[in-house]
Amino acid sequence: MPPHKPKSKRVTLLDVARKAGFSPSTVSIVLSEAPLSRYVAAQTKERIRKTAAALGYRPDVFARSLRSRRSNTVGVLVFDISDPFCVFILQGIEKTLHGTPYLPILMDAHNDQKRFAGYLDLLMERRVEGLIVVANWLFDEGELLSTVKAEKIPSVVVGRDTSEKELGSVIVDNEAGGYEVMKHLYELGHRRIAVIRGPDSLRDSQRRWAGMQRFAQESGLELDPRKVRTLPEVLDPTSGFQGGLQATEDLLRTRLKFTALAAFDDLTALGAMRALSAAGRSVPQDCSMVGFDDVPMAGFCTPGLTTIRQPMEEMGGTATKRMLDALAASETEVSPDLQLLPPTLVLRDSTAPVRGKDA
Amino acid sequence: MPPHKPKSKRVTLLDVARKAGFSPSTVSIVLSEAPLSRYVAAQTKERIRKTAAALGYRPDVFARSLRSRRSNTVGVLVFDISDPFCVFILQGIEKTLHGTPYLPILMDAHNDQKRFAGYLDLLMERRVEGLIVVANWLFDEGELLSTVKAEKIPSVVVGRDTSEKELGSVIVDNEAGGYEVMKHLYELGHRRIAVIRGPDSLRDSQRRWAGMQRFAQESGLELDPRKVRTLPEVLDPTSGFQGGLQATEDLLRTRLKFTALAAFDDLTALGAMRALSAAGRSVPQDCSMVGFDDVPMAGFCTPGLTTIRQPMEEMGGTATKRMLDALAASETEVSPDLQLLPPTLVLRDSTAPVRGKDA
DNA sequence: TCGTTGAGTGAGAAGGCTATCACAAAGACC
DNA sequence: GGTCTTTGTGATAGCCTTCTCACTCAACGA
Repeated sequence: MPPHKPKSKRVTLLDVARKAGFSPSTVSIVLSEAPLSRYVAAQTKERIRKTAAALGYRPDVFARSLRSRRSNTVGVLVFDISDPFCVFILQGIEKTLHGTPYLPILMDAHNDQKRFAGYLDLLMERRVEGLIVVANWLFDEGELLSTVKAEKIPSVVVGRDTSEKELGSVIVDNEAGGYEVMKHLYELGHRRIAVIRGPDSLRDSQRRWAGMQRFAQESGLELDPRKVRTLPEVLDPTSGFQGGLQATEDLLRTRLKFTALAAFDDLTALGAMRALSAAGRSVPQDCSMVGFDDVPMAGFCTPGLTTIRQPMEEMGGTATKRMLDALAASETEVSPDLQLLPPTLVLRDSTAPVRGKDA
Repeated sequence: MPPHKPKSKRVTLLDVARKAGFSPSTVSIVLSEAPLSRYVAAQTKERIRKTAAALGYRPDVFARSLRSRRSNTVGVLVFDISDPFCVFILQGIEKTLHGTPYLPILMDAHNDQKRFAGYLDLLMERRVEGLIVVANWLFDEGELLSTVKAEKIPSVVVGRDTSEKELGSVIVDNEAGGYEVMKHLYELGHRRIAVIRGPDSLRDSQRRWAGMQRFAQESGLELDPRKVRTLPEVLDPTSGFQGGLQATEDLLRTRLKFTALAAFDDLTALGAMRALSAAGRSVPQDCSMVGFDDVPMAGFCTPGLTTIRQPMEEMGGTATKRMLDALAASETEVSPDLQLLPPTLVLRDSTAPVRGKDA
């Protein structure tokens, strides 16, 4: 090391100002591209930027935030990051935020109300300017979303219908998805279709079922209530699989015939497939299977699971855009509308035309 | 609203000081529990804390960070968050950080070197005090980790052996894992075992293979080189599945007999299972299958996949602890040791005793 | 009596940035 | 020639904390 002072202090804006021969004000205006920089001569800007680069100047985010009262961060509060469903939503958020001045601060509530509340608090303490909540169905949010609403910052929820709480939200069109499931199975010739619904209390579950019923009505298909099961209201992460497994075992025990099974979601479908396999029935030869969500697993299991794809990345992106818009308009909240995104049917190998005497 | 001034300014430390009748210095000392607070009279502390609570005082993180030169944040830089492998590591990190004054700032590089570099820069700009890199095998990190090393903050890598780069890292004991795979299959009576190795350039792959060979040598098992395949060096997220699928098709084409297959990781195993199924061979009746990692999918596919579990949450936790220790000792780096955590064999339904004439 | 020590508190100065206002010069307009 | 607007730059005042030093008072030993 040369006999420099070993202090190695950071370069400050003042250093740049001195070196470039302008005042700190001008330098600040130029480097932060404030509105006033319109008036700054082009060559001044040039010179300032060059010396800044030469000195390796990096603004101090804390000083900046302290003075400007803006954190340039948004909070992302996830119910449970281990839900594969969440990950793509996060990617959508991240991609949309990339390029904006906002940095996401991600917190995972681990399906725990207390933790959720604590992290919400923490994010507010860090002065996030906006908030995105990524919900999944396993989580009983209780009054938590009301506390979100109470914070006076633009907030939006992805993955759960929260219109009744006056919070903006973005979800898939579950009703359309349910309709598609039935339509697909019907078109393959299936008429004896079993259904495993989601927990009753869940809006998603109600809408999907409504879509299925609508198709049934329109097409004259009859959905035998004895072949409809409902997942219990448990809230542990693997409950979908377990629930699907047990519901299917239950269905098999009734000895009622069904040539296709529509599951609440992919995990439920995987549980159902396990049960069918244990009973010696193969998919899709003996029973077609449709899931919902299109989590990565759906593509990697054998047979590949035909399912209804939620446009997760797009959902995350859309929610983020709505929040950014509110932020840009310096509004204090996102409009409390429910936004529905269309699902798509993804064909894989778990569904096939009905055969045998049912054909 | 009562006719208050509508300014609704934040409560500052000064407000608390005035209300409590002490100087800002004293209030600061008490509320931030600085070393000097030892000397402050108990009842003074009490009084200050009470008025702070009464006023609803919350310290301004930016002012605090500006003055104290500490951000109370650590960066978490993930190669690809959609890798299911990462998620539990993240949970381990999060759990370990919870309760400390450090907030994680998570960034996802999307398997993109440029993005990685950009985010690293961003994190440094945000003045994170420590850094945890969560690696996966799909990512060619190039010189990136050297740039991490160049930042003078405690950094640690999870999921990749980086001891040669003089960076601390925490990984699973791949050699032991490979050994376990062979041992398990051997004990089930398998003697004709096919192997799908990971990409050659990958350390993990070399170690696992070394473990397998060691067991083979110790037990006298012969590993036929014609039944060993190597995944190509491709770097796209689903390459494991595709690679497993193709390697297995290739193996089947040779018509060489094998009663068990050891896959590089779970995704590879799932691809292999797809290929076996397409060829009319069922798992585990016709061929046992072992994966590596124990990603959630391994438990939900049918048959459930027997695999070697990486203690992912523990890996994240251990790495975080090492970083926290360095931080606590105000060191500028984590000791560049490679730390190996033991894997465990998870028994599911994809392996079974060998049968038929091979028994 | 004079330092000396320790407990307890306060004054004042940063820390690096930006917002606001003020100022200066130059052209435009009446 | 005076006023107004536009363009371009600088001075100053904080933003809210924490840190350093200094001060007071009491007790204590020499």
